[in-house]
Parts: sequence; C-alpha cells; structure tokens
Amino acid sequence: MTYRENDKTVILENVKNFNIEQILECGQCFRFEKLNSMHYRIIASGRVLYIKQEGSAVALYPCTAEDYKKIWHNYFDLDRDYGKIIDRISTDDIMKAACKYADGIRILNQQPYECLLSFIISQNNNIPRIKGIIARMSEAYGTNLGEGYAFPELEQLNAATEEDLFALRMGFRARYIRDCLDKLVNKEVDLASIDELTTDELLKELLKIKGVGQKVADCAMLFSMGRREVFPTDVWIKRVMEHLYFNGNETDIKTIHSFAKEKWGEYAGYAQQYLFYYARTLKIGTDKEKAK
DNA sequence: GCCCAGGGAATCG
DNA sequence: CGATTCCATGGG
Repeated sequence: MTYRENDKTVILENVKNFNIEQILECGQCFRFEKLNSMHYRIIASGRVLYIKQEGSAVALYPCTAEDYKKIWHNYFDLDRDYGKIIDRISTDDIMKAACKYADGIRILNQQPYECLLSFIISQNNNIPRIKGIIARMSEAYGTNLGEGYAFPELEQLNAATEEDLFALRMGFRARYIRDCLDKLVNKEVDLASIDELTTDELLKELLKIKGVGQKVADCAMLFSMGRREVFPTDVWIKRVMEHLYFNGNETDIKTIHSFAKEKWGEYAGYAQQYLFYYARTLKIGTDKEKAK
C-alpha cells in the first residue's frame, strides 16, 4: 500500500483487505453515513472525514498527510495484515466462506470512552435507533464541527442529568450512561490505565459500571482497547454459531465462548466480525434466510 | 397490536 | 445458584 496527499486529500493505493462498506456496516461503529455506493462520511476523533473507495484506491478528505499518519492510519488498522488473519482462522469451510464473503473487513481502533458509551446504548436495541440516539447525544452536547457534531467529551456530557439523557429517548439506558459518567469522572473506572491491565482484569473493571455486562464489555474491548481475542456474543452471533457450528441446537454463551477460544484463540475477535457481517447481511439462521 | 433489537439488572424459586 | 421478568423506544 502507498499513500500520497494532494490538496487535503490523502489517496491510498493498492490497499489490501479494505472495503469501506464492510468495515462500517459490520456493526463496530455507529457514527457514519452512507452518501453513495462506497462513499461515506464518518465522525471520529473530533473530525469529519469523507471516504470514497474505487477498487483498491481509497480517498480520505479533508485529510493532510499529518492527519493520516497521526490519526487515520491507526484508526483503520492499516499496519495489520488481514490476509494473514484470514489464513489463520480459515480452518474450516464455514469460516472460509464467511471470510470470502467479507474479506474487506477491518477492525477499527476507536476511542475507548466513545465506544464504551455507544455499546451501553446498544443493549436490547437495533442499529438504526442506536445511531439516532448517539447522533442526538452528540448534537446536544458535542462540539459543532460544521458538517456534524463530535461525540461529546466526558466533560461535556457530564453536564447532563439522568433526566436530560432520558429526554434524548435512550430509555432505561439513561441511568446506565449516568452511572458510567460518574465512575469515569471519579476514576472509579480509569480508562487512562487500561493498557496496564490483562483482558480479565479489564473486564472486571468495566463490569463495575451499571449496564455493562460481558457483551458490552467485550465490544468495547474488541473495538477500542485492542483486545482482539474476545468474542462478543450477541443474539446474531449466538444464532449463527448455533446454526453453523452446533447443528441448530440451543447453546449457552459460555459454551460458545470456550468453543471460539479453542478454535480461533487470539484471533477470535476477527472471526466474530466476519461471522457477524455474514450472518446479518444474509440473515443466516433466521426465517428470512435466503436459500443458496 | 405484536415482535424484536449487537443485554443487563432485579427478582424469584 | 439458574430461570424469569422488566426495562423504553421505534421499525417491521
């Protein structure tokens, strides 16, 4: 892969395993808007960024070479060889098919605070409504960026009472967000020191927050804390795992976790993303599933 | 009107 | 303990 800048546009050429639609639509991130086929606007790191892809060429704008090196290169996880990851996890025909179906997925390196709050909001909720709640929260408390609003910083959102949050129509999750803000502000949960913790220790820390259980914690750890070995198991993953790996039999989450750990080890998080996109776009395991 | 959504807390037996 | 119930809201 190479990159060059021209008038605040950075062009990436010969990018491997990069499909902007798959990256954004695989459920890891909520702050994006589809403008056209392979043309998106995202808001991350307090910036608006447009992304337009044509084949293996990707244009990022407005974006200087410095922005790219400092922010977006890591955000899109461009140091990692996803071809190698696909080889490692493709140990059976099921995963081979899932990886072939969505070989342009990459796991973004998002900011822990934003990701944690976003997945608290995600619980027992659907993706379009999650995006709406986060958009309203950003518009009400975040910095105006001209073409959108940044996700509110902790100091900004902390001005909101539980009632204020409830008014954003996040329902019962308002109490959870308020509890999370309290614990982050008073450092009962300290996101600045997460790099010093093992994944088990980090999980224990995150579980202190009301509204954070294993699944929400796993998403935050996988999508923003570099813990690529966790296997977030939501209703879609449970359903597709039962359907594709457990012969259609009802299987509890602990069993699914140990199965994934055994099978994919440190790459389990990647396997989870390929399966999630595969399952959700093809509706595998639901009564809407299309025949092959 | 009913069901479900990238679940988790509270309660009950 | 495990199993059930409730939680707000909006799209299908």
